[in-house]
Amino acid sequence: MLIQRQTSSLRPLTTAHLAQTMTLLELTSEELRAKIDAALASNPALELLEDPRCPHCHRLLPPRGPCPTCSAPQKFQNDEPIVFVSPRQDFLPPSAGQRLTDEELPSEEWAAAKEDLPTYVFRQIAPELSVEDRPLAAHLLTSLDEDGLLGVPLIEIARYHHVPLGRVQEVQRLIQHADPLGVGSSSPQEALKIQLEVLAETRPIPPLALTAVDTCLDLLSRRAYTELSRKLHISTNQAIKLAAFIGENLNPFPGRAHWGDFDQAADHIQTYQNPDIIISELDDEQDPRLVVEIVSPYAGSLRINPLFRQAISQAPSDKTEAWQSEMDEAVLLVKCLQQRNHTLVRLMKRLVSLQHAFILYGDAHLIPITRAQLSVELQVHESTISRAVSGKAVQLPNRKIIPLSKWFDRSLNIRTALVKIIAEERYPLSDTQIAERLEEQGYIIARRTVAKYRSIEGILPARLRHSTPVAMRNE
DNA sequence: CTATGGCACGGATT
DNA sequence: AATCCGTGCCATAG
Repeated sequence: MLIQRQTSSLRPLTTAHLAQTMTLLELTSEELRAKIDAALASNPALELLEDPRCPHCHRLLPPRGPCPTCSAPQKFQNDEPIVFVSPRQDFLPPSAGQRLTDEELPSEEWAAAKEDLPTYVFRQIAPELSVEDRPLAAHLLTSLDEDGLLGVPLIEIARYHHVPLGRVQEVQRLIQHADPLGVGSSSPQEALKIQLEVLAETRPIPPLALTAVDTCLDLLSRRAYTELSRKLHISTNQAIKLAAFIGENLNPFPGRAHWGDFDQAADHIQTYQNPDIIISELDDEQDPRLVVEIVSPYAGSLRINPLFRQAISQAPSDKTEAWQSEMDEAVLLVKCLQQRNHTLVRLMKRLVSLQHAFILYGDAHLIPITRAQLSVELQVHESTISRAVSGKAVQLPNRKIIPLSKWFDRSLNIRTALVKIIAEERYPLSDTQIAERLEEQGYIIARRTVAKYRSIEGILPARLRHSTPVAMRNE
């Protein structure tokens, strides 16, 4: 209804309007910024009124974080997440005409840190960095090689900045736990160990994996399985499986692949994605609430230049046609933008309250939902949801950045339940037995599917899962 | 004979 | 219309 009224006001453009709304919807914040920048540059009818104030309550916004006034609990109904379009700039790369307002960061360091990977990591850890540690982080991050490993010794950095080694190590640790897991490590081993550590928190890992990467990395990379098995006192078969697990789940060169995974090289540039949506916890006394920010590429309001609007009536007759079309285009863009924001807000509001548990407590609590279901609830076309979801990245309160599409993973919750069962098993359970256990928990899936999930999670079949903490055979 | 992985089919999803 | 996912059937390994 609202949509119709809007479209009817600009008669001949209805279809164009819809088409553009859709294309805007599937753009990420970054792409949107590029689009708006281009429009601003080429279309004199558009004007950006920069305004560091909250678009809702018009109070001045803090440099980062939600609007303090709008997030005041009483303004929102209970247990609804707070969702709004945020003009936060710190997650977007600087673009023409707009400067990052981050004064704390030494400018040369920032200039050097402009590469994709370093910036990407820096954004993640920035909130946890103290101001004094920022130069350290910048130094570390700019010293990464193309594999995402640290090329220079920590000691050197410590000396350069005249700080104790421990400080540098702390910062390094922070970096290593940022998104390309293990990035900023001094060696492949170190990167692998970090990845294992983190992996171990969520799923069972083969007992010898740690020892293997620690001491036998050369064997692993040479695929010298027999030698490996001898060194670890396990069968060759197990060695092969172990190597497979490591190969599938770990990456000694964190800089290379990202969530886009195996397809490296190709789109190296786009692989590091900034969040389009940021979810944080309003760590507020009695009423913890989720705050959802939809990152907007501009601060202030994009609008029709009033001067242009006036000028159009007195346009020279040969130009009037052209001006009018520019005008229409500008109006269209603005409307579409509002439409996009509106849709996104509605979508996220619903989605966040639905997946509340998932956001806070992890994969196991993901409620399987399809885009189609959501589309009927929100009364929009399925493809609208699809477009809105595709390509977007969300930052969760735990600072992990995940693709929004993960929220629609039909089997994730079952898979984590499965992982848990296996982690807690007293003896290796066969797939059939696992299926039964899952059924007890209310997950009814076929035995065959258990096998599939297992392999997705990189878990060995029962026979090869013999707990081998103590190997008896010796050389 | 049991446990698993491969292939392929149908239905849902995008 | 193209793709993904769960599942059944069958071959194979142990």
